[in-house]
Amino acid sequence: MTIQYAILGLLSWHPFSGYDLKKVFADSAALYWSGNNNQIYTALIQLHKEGLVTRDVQVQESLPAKKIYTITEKGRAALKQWVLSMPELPEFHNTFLIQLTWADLLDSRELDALLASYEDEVRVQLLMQQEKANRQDTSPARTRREAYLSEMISQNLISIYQNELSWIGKVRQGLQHLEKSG
Amino acid sequence: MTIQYAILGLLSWHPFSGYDLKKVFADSAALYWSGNNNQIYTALIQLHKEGLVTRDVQVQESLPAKKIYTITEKGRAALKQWVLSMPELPEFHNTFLIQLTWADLLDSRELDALLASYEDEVRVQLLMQQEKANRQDTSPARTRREAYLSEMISQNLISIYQNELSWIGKVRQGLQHLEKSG
DNA sequence: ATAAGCATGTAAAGCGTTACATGATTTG
DNA sequence: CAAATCATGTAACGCTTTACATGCTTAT
Repeated sequence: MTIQYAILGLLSWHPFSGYDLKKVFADSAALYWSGNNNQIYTALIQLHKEGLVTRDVQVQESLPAKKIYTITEKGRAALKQWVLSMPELPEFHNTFLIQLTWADLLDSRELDALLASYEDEVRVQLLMQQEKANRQDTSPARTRREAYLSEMISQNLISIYQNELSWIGKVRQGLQHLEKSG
Repeated sequence: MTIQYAILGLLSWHPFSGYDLKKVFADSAALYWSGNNNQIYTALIQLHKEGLVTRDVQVQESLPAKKIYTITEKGRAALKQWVLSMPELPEFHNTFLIQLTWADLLDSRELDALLASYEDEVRVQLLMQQEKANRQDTSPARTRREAYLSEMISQNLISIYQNELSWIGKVRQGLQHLEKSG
């Protein structure tokens, strides 16, 4: 449950309510969790129990009380320790590659249609990611280095999608060549 | 639970026991499940219940009975239908990017060490993948097209790791430049 | 002797998503 | 009038991993 550290990180920028955290998760691709109620609210309760955040309840008229969470010094220390910890390996789950493994069951028209629809999906994803990168994101970027890292992080996903598109192009071209010659 | 289709695909090559399927999952990166007992054996029972595979029990002396599963015509039809179905989007889960998001907490030596250890991990992964691609893999490749697809599938993961390495290189270089100029 | 390989299965726990539950206010 | 926004929380379900359970044989 690394999501706790992601939440701790967001709280290191400024205090958040659970509801606002949900929105951050919803439109971030790097923060790959769905950001559903169950995850966010239980994680916040857990962080509070561990003393890594404090909770400030703002009672509102005609709306449920808003609970604002603020990171503690202990929380900042835990965050830094986690950031320093050994990186995990990235996980690439691509069900399409598994489909392709048995795509020899298809005729050439079906196969090319399959590749084309995957290409479309990836292209949409790339455009969304590029658009998001153009809009200023939620991060503060007080230092030049922080701004640079933020830029490189969104570049990472973009380059993965571009790599994927160029791979698809190669595959489709190769298949057409096989068709003609074979 | 797409793992059922992956198993069905493997069985379309030739019959397998659960134990042998486990080994296939264990050394395949594209088949991204761990391939633990629970998944494999319950999936096989489920596939059998649905009539997509038949089971042949080979009693052995002084070893547990080996159960060999063979795909049925119904199973082949289900597999083809799945291969034709709309591709899912790939999922990239990279916890390291989340670490980097708050890496401005680190001094430049700590940050470069973090990047260096991630680079090492990715490089090892790439080498393993390249080595695996050189060894003949478990797939049969009866047609030229099947061989080509198989080649491109292992190329996909390799290109992702290469893309990742070139990204890390760019990040580290950019940070060194910031150090000198800033 | 100890570990690894052969071979199957179940149980428990963790993590994640969807759906349920409530209820006022604002926007289309 | 319906849908979205604000705001929190719980319940149920499903997938995945780890651990438990058994037990013989072969290699180090």
